[in-house]
Amino acid sequence: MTEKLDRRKARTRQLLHDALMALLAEKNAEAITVTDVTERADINRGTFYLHYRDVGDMLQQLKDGVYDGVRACVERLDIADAMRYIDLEEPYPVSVAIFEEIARHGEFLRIMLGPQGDLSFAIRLRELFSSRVHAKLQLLSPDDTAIPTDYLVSYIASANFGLVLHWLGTGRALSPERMSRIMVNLMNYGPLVSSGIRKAPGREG
Amino acid sequence: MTEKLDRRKARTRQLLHDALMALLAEKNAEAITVTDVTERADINRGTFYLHYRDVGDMLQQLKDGVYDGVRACVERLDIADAMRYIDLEEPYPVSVAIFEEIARHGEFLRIMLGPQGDLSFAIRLRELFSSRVHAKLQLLSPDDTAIPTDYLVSYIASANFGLVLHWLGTGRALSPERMSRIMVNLMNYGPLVSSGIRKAPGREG
DNA sequence: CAATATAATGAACACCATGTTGAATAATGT
DNA sequence: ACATTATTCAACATGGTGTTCATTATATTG
Repeated sequence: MTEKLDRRKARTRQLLHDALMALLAEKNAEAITVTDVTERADINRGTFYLHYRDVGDMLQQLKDGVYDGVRACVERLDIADAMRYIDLEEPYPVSVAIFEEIARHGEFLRIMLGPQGDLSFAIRLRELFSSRVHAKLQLLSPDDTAIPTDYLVSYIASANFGLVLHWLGTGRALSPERMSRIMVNLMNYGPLVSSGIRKAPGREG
Repeated sequence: MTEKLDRRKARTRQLLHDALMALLAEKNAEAITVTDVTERADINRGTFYLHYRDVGDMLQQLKDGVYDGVRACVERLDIADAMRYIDLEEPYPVSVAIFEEIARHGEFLRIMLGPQGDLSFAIRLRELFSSRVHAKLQLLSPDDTAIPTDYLVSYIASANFGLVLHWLGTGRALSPERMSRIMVNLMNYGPLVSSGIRKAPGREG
């Protein structure tokens, strides 16, 4: 299936990959040159072009790989399912799996979604959440609400994406299970009630 | 105070500014060269360097200007104030003013916060919201909540920033007043209740 | 208006990363 | 051991960079 695995090719790709990752941690992606990568990897500059068109192309392949992994998890999300876990002990398994997948590529995502990162990639991931939220929301949402559905979707997607960004930015200190619970809770009660600033009208204080 | 206003300098700056804005609408900011800008502006390439160090420097000055304008508005935000407008007819004036300020730089912000845009600028703006939310939240929030304050702040800041992004991305079709009401409503009741998917426990359906 | 100061121009320059080529060398799979 | 394929090395033209300097054009000031 993956057809070719010449040791030399694999080695070169790995060296280039490691070099790029190291450089990404140091400087802006747009500022990284082919020369930078090949010098760092101790690979002939011409060899680079036997594998990738340019640095942007190489980075794109990395991004695509990570994106596909996350997408496979996010596609299992279901708001109605998530709501059933609101006051349960155990966290919503699908969102736990998403956080675990994100953690697998934690370092790469931290960089690509940080200040030195790539806005188009961030938007693409955010859109992934959005489209999933949108698909499931349509089935549930009445149309007579004061809030247009597209804004609602943006709100939910951005808010949860924001949780992910903060998680990545703080070294993923909390467990995927904990993150999952926070997410479901905020989704249901809203930020003010969840934080205890405002009491939920029907619950005991 | 602003010391210098030689007509020639102002004219050159304006031409370069217009050229850069036009190019930003066409291609990735990182791909815009000094030659691009000066050719578009019909200005000698050398002249560019009498005003800016490079394209990044020029763009930075534009970003700083817009940022400062938004910051001046955001600094007036107060969550406790906003909560008082939850079920009122009129929108919260401070957030209306923020949307109006954003609209003033709408085209620039739409580009800089879109796929061709600048993630570090987006993060900087998001941080602006965050710091404001954080400052006001500390005064209100009990510490015994299940949700760490920093995640709560990220959630709120990202969610509202997401509303702004969607507003910019859809041609700012809704009025600042309408946006303000949507924002306050979502903040208070959370996405599910605000959308009517879940009933607020204490309110009439 | 005239005198002085300041800006913009055009041309030239060395510099550096690019992307490509072709011949030589090395490592690999079988 | 052999044919295949990957990597290396040197060289090349290209194009944007950042700087300089003499020249020209345009403002500001008295």
